[in-house]
Amino acid sequence: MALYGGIELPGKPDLDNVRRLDVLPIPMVMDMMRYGFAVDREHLRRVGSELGREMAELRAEICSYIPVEKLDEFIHRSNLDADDTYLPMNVDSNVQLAELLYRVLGVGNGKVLKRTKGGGQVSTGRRQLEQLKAEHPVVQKCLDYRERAKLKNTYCDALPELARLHPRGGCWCGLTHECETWRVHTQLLLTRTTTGRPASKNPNLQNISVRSKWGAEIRRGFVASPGTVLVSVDFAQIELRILAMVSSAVKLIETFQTDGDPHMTTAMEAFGITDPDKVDKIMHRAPAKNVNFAVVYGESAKGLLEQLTSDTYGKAGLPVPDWLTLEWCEQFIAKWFEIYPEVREYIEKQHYRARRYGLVWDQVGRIRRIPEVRSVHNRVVAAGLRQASNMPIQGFASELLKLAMAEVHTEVVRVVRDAGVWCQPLVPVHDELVLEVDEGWGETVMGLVVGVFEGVLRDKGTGEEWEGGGGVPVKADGKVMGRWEK
DNA sequence: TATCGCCGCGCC
DNA sequence: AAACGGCGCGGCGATA
Repeated sequence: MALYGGIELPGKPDLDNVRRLDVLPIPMVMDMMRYGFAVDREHLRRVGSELGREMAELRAEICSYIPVEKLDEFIHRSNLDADDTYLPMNVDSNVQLAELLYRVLGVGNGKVLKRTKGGGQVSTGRRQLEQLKAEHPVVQKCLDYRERAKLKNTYCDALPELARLHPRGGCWCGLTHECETWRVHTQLLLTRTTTGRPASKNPNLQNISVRSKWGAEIRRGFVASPGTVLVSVDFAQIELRILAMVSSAVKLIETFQTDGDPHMTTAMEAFGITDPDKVDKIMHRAPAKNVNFAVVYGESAKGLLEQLTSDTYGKAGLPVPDWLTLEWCEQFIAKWFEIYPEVREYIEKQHYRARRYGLVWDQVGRIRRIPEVRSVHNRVVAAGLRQASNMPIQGFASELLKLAMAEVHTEVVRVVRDAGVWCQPLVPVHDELVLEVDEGWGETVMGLVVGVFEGVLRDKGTGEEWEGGGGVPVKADGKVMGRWEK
């Protein structure tokens, strides 16, 4: 069946479709790189100085936990902090932090401490610290410091250096602007990843913070140019929808066909709840949502346990429920596969392909070689098999965004520009597209882009939905805003 | 001083 | 032994 741009679905693992999909988004991608994303340097400067104040406080507090008699073991390092005040240790050094926590303060005594992958040092990662924060008040300080340091270093200090001034009357990118704005010009890479996703660098605009309070504040530093608004459109639950398509999981398809919430469905099925009002967000929906996402990646019970304790409960500042054990996670995952048994068949099919052919492919025929399956190390084989089941999902999702980008470029951006309206795509974020649009046209363009996204699997000739989709509708959400926020 | 591997972590 | 897929980036510490 012919789809937009001559893409045929499902594609065989030859390269015709793939070549098209590597090429189709190029006009839009060039536009994005050339035009850049406006940043509010004053906003980032203000956030940065606040973060800097909090960091200095946290640094001092952390150092104050060094016992007096141990001070000389640290002080010889002559660590100098940003304010030219001497501190006994460098809190940014994981080596020194591990020494303080585990050797000097004895945090985690008697526990088997996780070690890092490469060098085998005792880990000071967030996952580890979350487990230990009840033992000593310094641990939470370290977590708070880390969050602030990451944001300040990356976005308040480094990123503005990448922003270039675009003065009135023209600039190096060849475009004229009506007023002075600072813009960052990301580089988008279309052939970098093994799954088909575009990658972004210098700066990476695909991992701008948003979740935490401070993270959201950072993202607000990305703004629409004067006289314009930001339009953001994203596919709703696209990877789960694709999982439903490729596995034909009945319960999953049913949920999407009735416009239901898949996390809610999983929760109700797994816990045997019939009344939606009885689904508790923390106790039922959170673990259900976690498994819904993680099963695509091949997550283990141990992984689920860590995810839930560290992120869902730990990072959210919620108490970890006592029923949350490794056994509980094992049973929950088992229950998940009872609800969606077709998914197990899908996973096994990808494993078979990886072992039989040494490669897997997604619905457009993009291939990923999985040489790991020939390894003599079970760990390596297992990692390869996880990649094998994940790639067709992540890959196909990325193809849909690229297809949508191409159509937005020709059917929306060009058309709207021809009508004399400012319309500039800024960045793709895996399942989302951000554009800058004349402020009077935000809602209109948003609607058009949502339409393109939702019709991405529709044959442009006949209007028929792709039969390989198993009746799963593609849905998209749109937003109009003055600053980039969730 | 420049470079590299490691660690940790932001996003989807 | 490891246990979650795909990325890029900043700081540290070792090395050249």
